[in-house]
Amino acid sequence: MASRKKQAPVPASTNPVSMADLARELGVSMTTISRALSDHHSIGPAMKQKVLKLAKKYNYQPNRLASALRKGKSQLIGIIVPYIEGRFFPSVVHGIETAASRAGYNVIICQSNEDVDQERRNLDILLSAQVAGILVSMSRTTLEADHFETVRGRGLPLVFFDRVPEGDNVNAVVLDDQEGGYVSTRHLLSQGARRIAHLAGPQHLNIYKNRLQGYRQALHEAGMAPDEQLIVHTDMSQEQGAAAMRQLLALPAPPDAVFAAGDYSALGAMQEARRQGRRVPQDVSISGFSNEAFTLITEPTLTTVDQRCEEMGQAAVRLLLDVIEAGTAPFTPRQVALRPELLVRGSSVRAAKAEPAAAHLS
Amino acid sequence: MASRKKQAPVPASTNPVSMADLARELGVSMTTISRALSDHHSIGPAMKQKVLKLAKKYNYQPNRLASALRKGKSQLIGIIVPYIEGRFFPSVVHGIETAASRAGYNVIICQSNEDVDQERRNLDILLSAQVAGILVSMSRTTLEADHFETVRGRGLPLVFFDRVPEGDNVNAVVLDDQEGGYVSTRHLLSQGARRIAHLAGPQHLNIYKNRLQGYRQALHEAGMAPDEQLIVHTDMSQEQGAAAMRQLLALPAPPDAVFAAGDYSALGAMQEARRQGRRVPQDVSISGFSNEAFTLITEPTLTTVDQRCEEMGQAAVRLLLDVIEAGTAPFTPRQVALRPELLVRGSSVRAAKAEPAAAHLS
DNA sequence: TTGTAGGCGTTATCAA
DNA sequence: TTGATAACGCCTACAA
Repeated sequence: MASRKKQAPVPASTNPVSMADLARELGVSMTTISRALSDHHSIGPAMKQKVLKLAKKYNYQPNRLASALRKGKSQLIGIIVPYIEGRFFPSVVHGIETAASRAGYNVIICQSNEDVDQERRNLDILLSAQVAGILVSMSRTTLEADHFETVRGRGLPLVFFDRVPEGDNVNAVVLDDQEGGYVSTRHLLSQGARRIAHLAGPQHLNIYKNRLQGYRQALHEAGMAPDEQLIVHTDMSQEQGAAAMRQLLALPAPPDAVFAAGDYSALGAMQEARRQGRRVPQDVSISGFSNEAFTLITEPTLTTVDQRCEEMGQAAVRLLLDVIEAGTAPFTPRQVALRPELLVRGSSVRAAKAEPAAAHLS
Repeated sequence: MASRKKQAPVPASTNPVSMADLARELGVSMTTISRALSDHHSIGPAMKQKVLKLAKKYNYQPNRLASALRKGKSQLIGIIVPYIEGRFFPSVVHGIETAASRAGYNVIICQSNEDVDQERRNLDILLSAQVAGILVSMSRTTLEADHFETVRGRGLPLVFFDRVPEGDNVNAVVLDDQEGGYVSTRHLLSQGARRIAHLAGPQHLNIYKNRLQGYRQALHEAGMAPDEQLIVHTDMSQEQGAAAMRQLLALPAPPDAVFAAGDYSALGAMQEARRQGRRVPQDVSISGFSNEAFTLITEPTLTTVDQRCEEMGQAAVRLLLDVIEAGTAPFTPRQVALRPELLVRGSSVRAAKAEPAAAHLS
């Protein structure tokens, strides 16, 4: 549409200049060039300057393929995630890319689309690409972790994050979900709640099991017997959150607080509570999990738990680099559990500092 | 914590097996191996089967580094984005990765962090990595596109998306923002609105300029003179959206609809309107832009424009592959404009089919 | 149908 | 301090 500027007549495909070209031009050997460029010790400062100047002049770019082939190791880190969408994985990937590039690595990313076979193929591809290490968050359909053994067999550094296999013989970075459930519940207690319900997630997934566990632990420590009626299992959707709330409010003794294992179910619950004329947080306090973007714009804003996505990515890279640097030296698999951060917002803070309320304990 | 399963005593770093290994074992030449594996025509079916069987047995993985080095082209596509967060870029990357891997390519991803220098370094890295092509969404601080000339100079396929340089001598995929502004405004008109305000974004960014342009076009076609008082410039934040709404409602003749150039400012406007006792959409209709996740959970849900993130990624890959396949043949730069999708929701639909309202035209 | 040999660009080893 | 040379693993004329 706009002005046709001076357009190159033909995209005169310039060949990249190689070390051999520089060597020829300077009348020295390739070895010298290589040494100058890689800042080797046995090289004269004068020679080095000459080489660097010429390299700059011709805008020399090292061929990383050749280098990696020769050295047997690339500067690439492979990532396998179920998908790149929503809030969680993109943020983790963001953290990974940032930490990796700071350390001089680049990142090649694959999606498994929650499919084990795709995950297997991704592994093969990354092995073929001679990556220096692999970061994986397993697909939902990955029941056995045997395909990761071939990676191990190659002696290739491997670190799992978030969706990790059980056991302590793998490197893994996870969020401490139990702690998340624990601090959330303790917070609700501190606000004066005495009948705290829990909207649980699918219990075959560790994260939800652990959040429930933390909830139980907090109640136990507070000397409260858990009321199984107050634990409702959902698929974590907004709809089922609302349904669960309906069910809870219909109880003879309805809860005065709800800890949901996810933000969407928390949202559904909050909307349902208000629909039924309950005030949030005065009549019923609510807290969620994941720090979804929308939790800041609900009215009231939603108390939630931040999952430290970026930190998880960075921690995974750090661990991977440790393994890489260990080289062939024996490395004992390490597990890292990140401490979640409770974000206290409007949906759970009752006006009066609620300590005295402990009097009317159930 | 859990059971210590049978743990490999030493991670016996198995060397990857090469074509030479297979050749030795079978007593044939590497050429034969290569041909068998790459399904070359001049190879006996018996031989081929033998080779494939052995390859499977040893779990042979081709070394893509070596292959790429030899062929001068890798199966990698480089992406440079300002960052991997929020809704937009992750979705585009998702689309890119999906389309690329379907075509047998893998994706190496870099963030410029909105910094030209970082963008330059990223370009160098991707060139070094001998990628087959590059997809870029420019950083905010990229005022001149001269550093992309070196990529062109190398004859390396290059496609811009979303944040693209001006002019028609680059390959580019963008959303048709003007169309988005146009259909949004037409929709509000069709609902009976007669004084439509616009919350504009920073006008030095093309996307916002074009959305405003679409708004003007729709009004013009409807035979309405634009009222400059109804065009408020904001930084697209929720806060400024609310402030703008306050200002608009204080006018002698306040608007009966608002088209915001972004969802956050739309949200701010909607909240402010309700705070002042205006009903949405009856008293004032509202529509936003970007289809942020939260637009589905506001009350009422927010009418908005979807930016076709994934399609953008796929279109960018398709265009890139076209350029790659053209090889050295001359390729005329191509620009693709994706048609946005208006998502009509509660914030803009007035109960009665509003055509008759045209009577009380201002 | 199969084999031989050279080279892609870099780095490591050895000798000068 | 520098240079010659041989790999790294794969591909592809060309020859048999």
